Amino acid sequence: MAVLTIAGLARAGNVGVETVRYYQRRGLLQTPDRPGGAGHAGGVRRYAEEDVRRLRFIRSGQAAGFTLEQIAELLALDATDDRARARELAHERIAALDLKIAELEEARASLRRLARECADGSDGPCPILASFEHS
Amino acid sequence: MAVLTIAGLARAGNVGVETVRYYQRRGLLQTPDRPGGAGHAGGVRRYAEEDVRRLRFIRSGQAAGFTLEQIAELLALDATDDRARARELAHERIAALDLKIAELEEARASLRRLARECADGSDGPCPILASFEHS
DNA sequence: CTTGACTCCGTACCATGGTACAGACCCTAT
DNA sequence: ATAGGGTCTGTACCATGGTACGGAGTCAAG
Repeated sequence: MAVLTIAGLARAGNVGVETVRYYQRRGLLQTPDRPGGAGHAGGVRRYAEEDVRRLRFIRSGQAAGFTLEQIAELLALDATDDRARARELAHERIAALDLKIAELEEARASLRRLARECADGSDGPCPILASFEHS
Repeated sequence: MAVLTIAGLARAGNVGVETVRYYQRRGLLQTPDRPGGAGHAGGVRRYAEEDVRRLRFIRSGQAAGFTLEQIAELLALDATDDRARARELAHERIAALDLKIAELEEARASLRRLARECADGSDGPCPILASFEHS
């Protein structure tokens, strides 16, 4: 079950150690107790698969355009089983993604036009400013 | 030829006045001279179509994922006619857009899966955490 | 039983892209 | 000529998502 130190967790999630700590501060990841009996100064915290899953979920959520705050809500929701709210967040984000994807595809088309019209051998101006002028 | 005040320019570009000033500070937009003869304290700056075009270009560039710094370079390039560099920037950005679009489409698929599996009447857990677990 | 790597904790700093004043000034309509 | 809006300048502040440190503690290998 792979018991990791913070560096191992960070590696598994493909982030830096400081980023893991940041997510802990933000409440997105738990901060496990330090081991060692009472009164003892305590050793090093250990992390398990569950933490790796949560960390990867955070990264996926970011890729989907959720803010860390929204991701925190999703993680909380995962425990409470509020299906309506979960679907609401999902649908909102899907709509936003549809918009964003369309926007990026438009931008890509503009850039392709720019690259073509600005080819090395072509004459006339290289229409950088003009290349986006239809959107 | 539509001579605008800064508020008119901002409106035409669908941004706030403070944003226009910010772009001026960053060197993305020029700051025209204040009118009025020498020695005179000067009136209000005026903006023309050209400025509207530049402002709109900045917004399009941002939509395409360029940073303001890169947009500044593109605007500078527009004057220097360095076609090779312009194409290089365009191709870089197209590649980045391809990646980003694919990523967003994947995220959208995950969210659709989440929304479906988390439908109101369905039984079993609402797999928020699991919904991204394949990417 | 020391050395070197890693952890812990707090706090400070960073980049990006704005946004918000305050206190002058200016311009136009009444 | 005066009131109201918009402008100008400088400087300060903001949100987001990290990144960097210093100084102390801990741990495993040689």
